[in-house]
Amino acid sequence: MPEFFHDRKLYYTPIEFALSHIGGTWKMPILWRLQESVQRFNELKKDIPHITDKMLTSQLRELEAKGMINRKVYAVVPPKVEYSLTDKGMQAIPVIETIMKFGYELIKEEGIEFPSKQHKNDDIPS
Amino acid sequence: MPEFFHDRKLYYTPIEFALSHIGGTWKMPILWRLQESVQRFNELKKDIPHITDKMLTSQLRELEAKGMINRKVYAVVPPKVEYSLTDKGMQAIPVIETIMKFGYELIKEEGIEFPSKQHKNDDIPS
DNA sequence: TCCTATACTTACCTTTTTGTAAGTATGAAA
DNA sequence: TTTCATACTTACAAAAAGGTAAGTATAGGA
Repeated sequence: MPEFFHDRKLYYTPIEFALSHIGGTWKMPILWRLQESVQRFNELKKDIPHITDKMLTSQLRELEAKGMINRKVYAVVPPKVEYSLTDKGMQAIPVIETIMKFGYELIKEEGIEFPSKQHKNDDIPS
Repeated sequence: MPEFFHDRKLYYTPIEFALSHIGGTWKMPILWRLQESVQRFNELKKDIPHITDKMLTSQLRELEAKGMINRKVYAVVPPKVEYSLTDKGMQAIPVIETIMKFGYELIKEEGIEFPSKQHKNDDIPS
């Protein structure tokens, strides 16, 4: 596999380069949320459990820097900022879907059970 | 997205779970090498530029622990150990391929050039 | 005057991942 | 007796990633 420099960093493989765009704990969950529609900071925050303000901001900034998302600021108070996928970001969606499906397969094969939130009566399984 | 515990670790998403199997700098390059045939430690080492003994060992161990590869030891001196993909490991191959292709697309779109090793005359492009 | 909402920023710290350099065991061959 | 090959292990260090807790600006409303 080839290696190359980009933005002062050495990448060993195209895989590494791809993961610099969508890797880490939060980038894929964020991009995944944006595929449906434009989202505001707080909407993403509510949608993505456990993410902190700091991580959400930093990951949004990195995604923007890599051209995966757009950031649109409205000059209002309180602030309003909308995030949306760029074409490049949209290219990532099927990749993320593949990884997600693989994750679900693995979970299934491990026999891992996680609480389904399909119904309200979580504590009274049928 | 659901969250769940497995092996004393909390996973927030299936994506995170998938990446625990194939994520990091070295796991995908290793699995990719094994798709063609069984490989020995030193063969992998020669094939994967920049990987150190330590990282190769630790990643092979983790892949084994997750059931992605088999480790076969021959009782000879000097040692001989062969690594091969399990069925689970094979399931990862198309996923890795998708990520790799995405990486190549991104590289192309960025206009990044890397030295092709197709021909010997690297310094005399036709 | 104080509180609220929104989208952040900042300082500090912990954990995880990766890297560096050196050493180990063994039997066969020189 | 020394060297060689193979597949590691170990101690230590550096870098990257992630987390905690607190603070900021602003205008409108109570």
